[in-house]
Amino acid sequence: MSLSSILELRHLRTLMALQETGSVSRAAKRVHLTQSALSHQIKSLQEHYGLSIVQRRGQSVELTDAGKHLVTLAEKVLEEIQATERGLAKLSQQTSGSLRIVLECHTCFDWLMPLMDAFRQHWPDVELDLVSGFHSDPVKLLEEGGADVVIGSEYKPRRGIVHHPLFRFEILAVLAPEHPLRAKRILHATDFADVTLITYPVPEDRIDLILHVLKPAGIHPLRRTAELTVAILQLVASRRGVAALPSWGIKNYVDHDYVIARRIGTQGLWSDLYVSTLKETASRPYLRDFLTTARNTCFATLDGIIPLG
Amino acid sequence: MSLSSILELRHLRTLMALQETGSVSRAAKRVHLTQSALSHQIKSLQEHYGLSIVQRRGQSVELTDAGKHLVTLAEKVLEEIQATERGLAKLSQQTSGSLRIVLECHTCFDWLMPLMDAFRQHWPDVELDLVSGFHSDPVKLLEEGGADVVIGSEYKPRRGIVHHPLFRFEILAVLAPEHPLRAKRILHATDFADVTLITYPVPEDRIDLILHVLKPAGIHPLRRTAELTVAILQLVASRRGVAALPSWGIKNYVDHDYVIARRIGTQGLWSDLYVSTLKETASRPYLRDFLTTARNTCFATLDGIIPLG
DNA sequence: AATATTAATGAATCTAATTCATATATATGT
DNA sequence: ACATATATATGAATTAGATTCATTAATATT
Repeated sequence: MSLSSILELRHLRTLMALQETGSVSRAAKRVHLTQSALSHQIKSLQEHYGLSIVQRRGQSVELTDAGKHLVTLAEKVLEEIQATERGLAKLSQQTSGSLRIVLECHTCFDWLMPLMDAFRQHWPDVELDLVSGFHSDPVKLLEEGGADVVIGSEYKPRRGIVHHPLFRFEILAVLAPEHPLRAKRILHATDFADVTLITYPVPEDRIDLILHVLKPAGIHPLRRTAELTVAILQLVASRRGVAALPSWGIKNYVDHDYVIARRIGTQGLWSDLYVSTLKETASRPYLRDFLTTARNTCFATLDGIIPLG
Repeated sequence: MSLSSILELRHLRTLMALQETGSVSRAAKRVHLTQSALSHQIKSLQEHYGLSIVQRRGQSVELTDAGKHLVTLAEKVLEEIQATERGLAKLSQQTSGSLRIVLECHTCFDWLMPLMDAFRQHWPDVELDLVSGFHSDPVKLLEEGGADVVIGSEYKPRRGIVHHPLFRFEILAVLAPEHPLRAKRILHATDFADVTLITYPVPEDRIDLILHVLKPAGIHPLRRTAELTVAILQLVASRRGVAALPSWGIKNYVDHDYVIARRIGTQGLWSDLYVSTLKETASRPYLRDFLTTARNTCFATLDGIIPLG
């Protein structure tokens, strides 16, 4: 236990990630460090305060009372810092501009709406909009000046474009509780041969299940579309077909036994989400704030998502 | 301007020191770093936010609006951290004990009283006391178990004792505004030959002016004592003699032209203040808290004091 | 003008945070 | 129960980046 405090913001960021992920390795990804680095950080904090901060609970790890105190501190402090940094952005006059968002992933409306509300409060002078309609090459819209931000899963390096990684998530098959396939723990391409696939109204090459699982296996199920996630789930529940949706998008419905979810393929079907912008847009303070807030709310709200390098 | 925040607590501590001292070099001493280190810190912050944080004002330096924002943040955040660390100390049960203070420096009552009030609030279970009376060897009291803390200016290394440096301050001669010596900018030993010296009621070897200036010059002025700083200043103002007191102890009276102050010797007469404890006491959380709070309040409240290595 | 004090800056150094490599502990599957 | 996979812990090696050193530039003092 040394005399002057060794605590730094890095520790607070780590502690928050630890609470959100419940695991040292996942937290490490979240803050872009190795598991070892976090273990060392935790150890040094524990030695400094003469208290244990985490408690091993079998496979994973849990915060002690002391750890919770520090997390409470972290939440307060990091929030205050963000607010101050917004204030600094105001001072540097880089406080206005436009943020027109193209959303490739329909389910993302779930978390984007509250985020946009919060953002509007913090940056009243930024023109915030959702660009509606379907776009075959949304990133092109950035170059053409038709949009400022694309939230999508395509990650092609392009000159002048920056892809900010958001998170990785699993896409699960969604079935009615009484569906014949309920018996299987894991579904494979062949299981989809005789079902109707319920999707958002987008082309086939935008649907990961079709693109990466069914098409390679030569399987082409019937398709039926719906605009909203709830609508899709209603169709699934009333046995009109099966769907493939992000695990976090269906969690509530699964928890209430409205539908059931199954893994697709032994490894599962995963998808990555990026926020793409023009290089010049990336340096604007409000874009930086949008990104960190997006990451924070996603990791705090959505279950089962994984940080992305 | 990089994407993720580089801000760390070290920057906030620096910014606070900068505001309190109004100079990079003094702030550097305050946080135990070099002037160069702080210059680099400031530079990197400025580059990160694309804003200037300090503004050179001739010899010294002044915070910009942006800097003030960050200082406001710093005050809040560092206070919250201290509070959390007190909470952690509670958890580790190291929250009770005794803190009996021996005060070698009479003027220190000025800042010690409010400090003790604050401390009592934070550590209700610590028995807080002032050990009264004169003690020829106060540090011995620590070893004998008669006290826990000595606030004094003696710095003899002793086995089992830790001297925590507090600050360095200047001792000024205090005169009535009409005193004949007012004409001199700087007073020397000989100037004290024909005056009455007004001091606290302590032995000669506890009075820096006598010990380091007058005695070596073979000058032994008349002496008259008073218990309280105000009483001494009253005697000085009513021309019963001159006194030698810490610059911060007389600031208010000088500012209101109640008395005038003069430097003693070309270099000035300086004294160092230490908080001495037993080694084992030093590791107690409440002692650490007492120390940092003492430093903070002193540097925030008292003018003209200098950090000590 | 000369001297002293303070801040800024590039290069060198050095501290300490991170990674690497590995061991240990816990869980999962057959 | 044993092998396998997954997590965390830890000592040593590495590395990033913070600090110092040495110097220059700027401002103030005599």
